Amino acid sequence: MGEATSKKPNRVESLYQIVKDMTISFEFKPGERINEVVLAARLDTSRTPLREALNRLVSEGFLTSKRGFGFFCRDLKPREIFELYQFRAILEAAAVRLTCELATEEEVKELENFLSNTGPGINGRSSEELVDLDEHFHCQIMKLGRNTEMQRTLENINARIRYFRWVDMDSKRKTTQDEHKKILEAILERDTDLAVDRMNDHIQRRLDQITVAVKESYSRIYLASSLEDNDERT
Amino acid sequence: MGEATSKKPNRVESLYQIVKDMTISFEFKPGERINEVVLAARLDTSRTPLREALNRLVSEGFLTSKRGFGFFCRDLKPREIFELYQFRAILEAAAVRLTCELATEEEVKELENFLSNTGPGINGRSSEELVDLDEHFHCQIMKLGRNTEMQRTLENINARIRYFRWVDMDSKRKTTQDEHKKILEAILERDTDLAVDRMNDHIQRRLDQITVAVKESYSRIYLASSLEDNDERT
DNA sequence: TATAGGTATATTGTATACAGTATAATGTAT
DNA sequence: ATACATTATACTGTATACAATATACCTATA
Repeated sequence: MGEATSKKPNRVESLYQIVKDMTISFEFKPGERINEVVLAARLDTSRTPLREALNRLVSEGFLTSKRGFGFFCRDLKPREIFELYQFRAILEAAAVRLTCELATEEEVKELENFLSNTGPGINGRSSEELVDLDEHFHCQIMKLGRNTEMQRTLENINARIRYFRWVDMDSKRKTTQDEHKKILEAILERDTDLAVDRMNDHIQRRLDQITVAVKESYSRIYLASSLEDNDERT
Repeated sequence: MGEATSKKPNRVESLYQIVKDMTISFEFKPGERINEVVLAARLDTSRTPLREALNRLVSEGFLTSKRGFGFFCRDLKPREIFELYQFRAILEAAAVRLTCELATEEEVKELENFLSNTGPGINGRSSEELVDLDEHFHCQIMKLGRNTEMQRTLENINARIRYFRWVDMDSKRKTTQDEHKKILEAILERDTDLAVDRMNDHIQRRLDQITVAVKESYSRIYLASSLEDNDERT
């Protein structure tokens, strides 16, 4: 009965989570080489469990590895971001179809409540929060579809493109909210085809803006990291 | 200019591949605990790179890990197999849609040739070979869809359910061939909706038989491994 | 000054060592 | 003989050690 819960959390697991968060928030620049010794010291551990975590992140597409050179932050090219968005669209369309067929009345009502509660007062929220809310809505639909494997994949994809979703969020917050409501309406009426169509449109609209968004995002990332560099040199 | 190509292959990578193949062919029984010392010795390496490979396989759903107990061969429950099949169906439907829209005439022709060449003389082939051919046809369609991320996911899923596809292959070889031809016809005519429908039907037919197939498969696995056990005791 | 070569340093890849924990074996009491 | 407690063994989780290789630095030369 010493600390918190007697079940102590897996070291590799927690390192995995920490480094994953670091890549999501672009604490590593795209393509940047990861120094294991430095990172291990910073995370107060040794290279062995750290490397195990890094290997997991390679499998999940957050990092790459090259024999003799170690691990690198993944450098997503516009083409790859397009593919991830496309994949996401397909998953979400499938999810909404499954939800129409499988979700209980209560589950859908709950989702409706979530939309109402988070809908009105969006004015004071940051882009991060808005992306969180947006992502939560979509993930919830996937959950109602009752396929944990697809859920896992969608979460992986979302994590990998999260940064790029910030970009056009500011300008789109009202539209997003309306579109979410329309999708939910269709689900409530169990109109599968309509719900799928609306979901497709909803995501397609973003897909069209990706090329622009990606460029903006990259300039942000490089701006942010060059500022950091200046700090370090001071 | 010593061996093959001077670029020596990654150790972790090759261990990953070997152990992955072992799990696919059920050299570990479902749920079986993996002894790192024994396996490392058998693969002529140390535990460090082996554990890195095992961690990758955890991320990809081939193994599980439990703090203090190590790694285990994944034990797929019928529900999970159903989910993987369902996911596969969605991916393949999306793939055939993309193929209709994006594949060149030559690419489709090539696929037609493959079907013709592998079609007629199937009588002398083993289940393994038939599954390989079946999988190749489907993966090829995915490739023509030009989304490497979806390709990667489909390959992962296929690997995880490959064993279960053997089961009903013997009885279905003729049907499969015919259905493949019908799908290809629709692609050639660029009739997206028809192609998608046919693909869905094609996979759905399997999905319906899964419950039976899974039971058969598991008895096979346990039969095979109990025979091995007897051998060892002799 | 720019380039090339060679040496020193840093970093990765793998093996081994060691501590903590789970599992198996042994012995004891009922 | 069975159940329980105790000890011994095996195995995992993590740190460290060491060899091989890549990178950085420095010097010599054109």
